Amino acid sequence: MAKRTQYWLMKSEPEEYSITDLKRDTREPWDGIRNYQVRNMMRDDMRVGDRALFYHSNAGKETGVVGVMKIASEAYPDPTQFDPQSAHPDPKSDPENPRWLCVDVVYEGTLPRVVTLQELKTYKTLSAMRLLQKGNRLSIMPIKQSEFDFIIKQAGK
DNA sequence: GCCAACGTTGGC
DNA sequence: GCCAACGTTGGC
Repeated sequence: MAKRTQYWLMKSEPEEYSITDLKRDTREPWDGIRNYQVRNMMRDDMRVGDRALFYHSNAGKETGVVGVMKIASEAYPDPTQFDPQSAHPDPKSDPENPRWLCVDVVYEGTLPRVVTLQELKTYKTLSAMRLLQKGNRLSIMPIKQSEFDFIIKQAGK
């Protein structure tokens, strides 16, 4: 288990939930995760105080990194898995032993501009990022502090 | 809207 | 344990 601050990139489709929504809500459960790999990372590796880039996926030309947030809770059972009205109910999840977890995130800031996926691809510094690897489908992934810092720095240019 | 790349499910 | 069928993600 890591002790020092870790850095993440977290995807959301802006039509579902955008950085503007998080700015308004300030704090929000990052729910709806239905991927075991991602769940395990939230459970085993994420810690309160970790920082994350907010990434808009499936947003056409606006696809890219748009903001910064902080992890504000340990992983806990995602209530939406038991809600038939939610986008991703899971009837097979046992309330006694919930299958899916979420964490709370807190808004930190919106970048002065979108650092687009197209742009991210042009930086050699970032070429090892999982985000840029072909076939990557994780909606949350760890990134290096240097990558986190680099992207924020580019946003200011 | 298309489709490539993956993940999951379930029959055997 | 294999693998075909199916579902989802997400870039384009």
